[in-house]
Amino acid sequence: MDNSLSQARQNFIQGMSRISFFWGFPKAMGAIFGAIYLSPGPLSLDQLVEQVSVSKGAVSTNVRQLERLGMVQKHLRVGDRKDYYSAETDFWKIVKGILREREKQEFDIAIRTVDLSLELSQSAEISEEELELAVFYQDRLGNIQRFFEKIDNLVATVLALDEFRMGAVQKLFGADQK
Amino acid sequence: MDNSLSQARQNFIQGMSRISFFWGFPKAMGAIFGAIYLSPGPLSLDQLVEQVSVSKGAVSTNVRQLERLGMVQKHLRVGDRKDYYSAETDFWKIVKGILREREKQEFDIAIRTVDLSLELSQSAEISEEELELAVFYQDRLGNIQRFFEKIDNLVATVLALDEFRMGAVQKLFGADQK
DNA sequence: TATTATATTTAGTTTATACTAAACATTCAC
DNA sequence: GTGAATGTTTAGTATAAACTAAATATAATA
Repeated sequence: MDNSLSQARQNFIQGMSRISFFWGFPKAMGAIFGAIYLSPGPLSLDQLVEQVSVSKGAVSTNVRQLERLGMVQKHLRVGDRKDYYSAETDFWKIVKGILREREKQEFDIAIRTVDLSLELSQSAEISEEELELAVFYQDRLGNIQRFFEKIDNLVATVLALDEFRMGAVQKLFGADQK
Repeated sequence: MDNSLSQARQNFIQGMSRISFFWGFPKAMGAIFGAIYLSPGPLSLDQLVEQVSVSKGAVSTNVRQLERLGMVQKHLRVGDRKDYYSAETDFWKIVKGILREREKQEFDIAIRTVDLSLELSQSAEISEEELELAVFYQDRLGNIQRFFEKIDNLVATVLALDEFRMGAVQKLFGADQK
């Protein structure tokens, strides 16, 4: 079938592929989420293989990753050995999940790296003639350190926001005007 | 030389490499920015080749990309054919530059894709028995459309913020507490 | 226990991307 | 104009990531 609904679905799946890739995830992962998101009922692994034409192995690993990020939920049915997957529809929740799972960790590494460099540039063993350079390093590294801390704080704040306050923030940004 | 200042620099450059890669840019690009950022004076292309041990061609293209994103500035000196590069130190400005240059464009594509799928699922040619599915699609696609619009609005708002209001937003997020 | 249905893991392949080395282009000095 | 210094482009290479196909594991049922 290639009616307009099917076109709508295919176009959407392609779009999700692209977004997934842009954010550093496998393209197939986005496609799989797209398929699950546009399905009225939970989908089995084999149904996904069919819908996105990707091997079973790839669907298996990608769907697991999606579950880990809180983007899909696995459902087990009694008297049925298949796993079924349905999509999380609350995208703010998804964003939080990804921030928590991936970004936060990477930010922490970044912060620790800058901290270390800053410590090294404050070392007691710095010779007379390098002192000026050391002060310069401290200045620059302090500057980026403050920036990273602000980002980190921002992420932590978003993560801590509940649904209610999330709405308030959106309003503040003018996001609800449309 | 392998004193503590040199270690600080090497560690920082490595860290910037990693961050660059994480955000979907070449590793060398981050390394190059790191080297420029920790240099008291502007660096020439050849100096960069030496500092980050990457070929001239690669430095050339990466440094151009950095300039395009507003992360470094090119300086020309009279009576000197070399180009010299210095780093932008205002990271909020950099974030804005990247949002404008890369993210915004990608968001627009995402929005257009969802719009198209939504239109297709509202097509007049949808048969009786597919109507229920069409309504479902419209619901789901409408949901993600609203989300994307909010994100888009948020990005647009950040881009429009001047330094003064940027400070206010940071304060709001508790970012200035540390 | 054997069989079947399913999911996961593994070994190998494909593909995309960023890199290197070298050719080329440009600009300046003489 | 020729030669030297610099930056850019290109052709080819290396590498990492994600995919496929197939083997393996797991669980359920008869």
